[in-house]
Amino acid sequence: MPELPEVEVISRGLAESLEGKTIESVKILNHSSVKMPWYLFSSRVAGEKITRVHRRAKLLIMDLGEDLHITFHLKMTGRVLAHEGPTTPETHTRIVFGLTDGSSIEFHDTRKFGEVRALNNDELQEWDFYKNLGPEPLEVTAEELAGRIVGRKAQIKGLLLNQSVVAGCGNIYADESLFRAGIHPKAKASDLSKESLVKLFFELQAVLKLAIQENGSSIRDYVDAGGDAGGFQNSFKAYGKKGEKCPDCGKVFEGATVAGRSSTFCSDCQKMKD
DNA sequence: AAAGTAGCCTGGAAGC
DNA sequence: TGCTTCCAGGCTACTT
Repeated sequence: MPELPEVEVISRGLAESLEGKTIESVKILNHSSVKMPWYLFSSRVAGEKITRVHRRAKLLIMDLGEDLHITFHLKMTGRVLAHEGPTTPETHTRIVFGLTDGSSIEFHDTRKFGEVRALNNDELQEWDFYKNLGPEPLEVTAEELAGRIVGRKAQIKGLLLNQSVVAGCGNIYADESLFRAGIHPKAKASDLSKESLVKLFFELQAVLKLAIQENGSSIRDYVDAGGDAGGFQNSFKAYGKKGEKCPDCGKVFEGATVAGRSSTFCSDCQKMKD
C-alpha cells in the first residue's frame, strides 16, 4: 500500500523516464478508475507532453504543460509502470498510455480502488481533497506539525492518518512512528505534552526519510516505477508484528483497531499520557 | 467534535 | 482437496 515514501520513489523513477515524452493515445480498460467522464479524460490528455512528474501527499502527479495535471491516487494496489515498449494488458491493467516514442505507461490496479483524474489548474486547486491537504511532513519542522494538534481530543493515530493534519502518512508509518516515539495509538493528543508530540513528528520524519532511502516498503503489491520491490519492510519494528516480541522490552505486541485501522503496539513501551 | 461503521474491490491466507 | 471466511487498507459518507 503506497504511502508517501513509496509514491516519492515511484515519482522519482517516472520523472527520469517520462519527462519530455508525449502522450499519443489513451486506452481505458476499466472506466471506474477514471473519476471524470472518460472521453474528457482521453481528449484532454492525448497529444500532451509530460513536462514534470512529482508528488503531493500520496498523489502522483504528471504535469502536462502549464495547465493540465494527471493525478493518480494509488490507494492500496495501484501501480504506475513505465515500459520501454508497448504495454501488453494483463487482467489488472486499467489504463494504458501510449507515448509517441513507442514506449508506454501502464496503470495497474488489482482492486480498482485507485483514482485517476486529468485536471486543469483551477480544478486541481478547487478539489476538496487536494485543497485540504496538510503540510508535507518533510518540508516543515516537527514543531510546526506538533502545533497543529496540540490540545486536540482525538486519538493520536487518527490524527496522524488524517491527511488534512499531515499529508502522506498511512497505517505503516503511523504505527512505526508511534512505536519509535513511545506513544500509544489510542492516546489523546490533549493528554500528551508538546514535547512528546514534537518527538512523534520527528520520528515520523526520520522513518519517512529512511523508507525513501530504502526504496519504500513492499508488502503485497508495491513496486517502484521499474517494477522492483522496496526494502524498508525489513526495518519495521512494530507494523504487522502482532504476536511477536517487542525488541525493546520483550513483551508481546498487541493488536487492536484504532481509528478504523488495524494497529500494532507495545502496551509497556507506548504510553497513553505524559 | 469525535468515533464507529459500511462500502468500494480482489486475492491470498487461514480455518474447517 | 475444496469450500468458506477473514483480512488488508485510503478515503468518503453516514450515523451515533
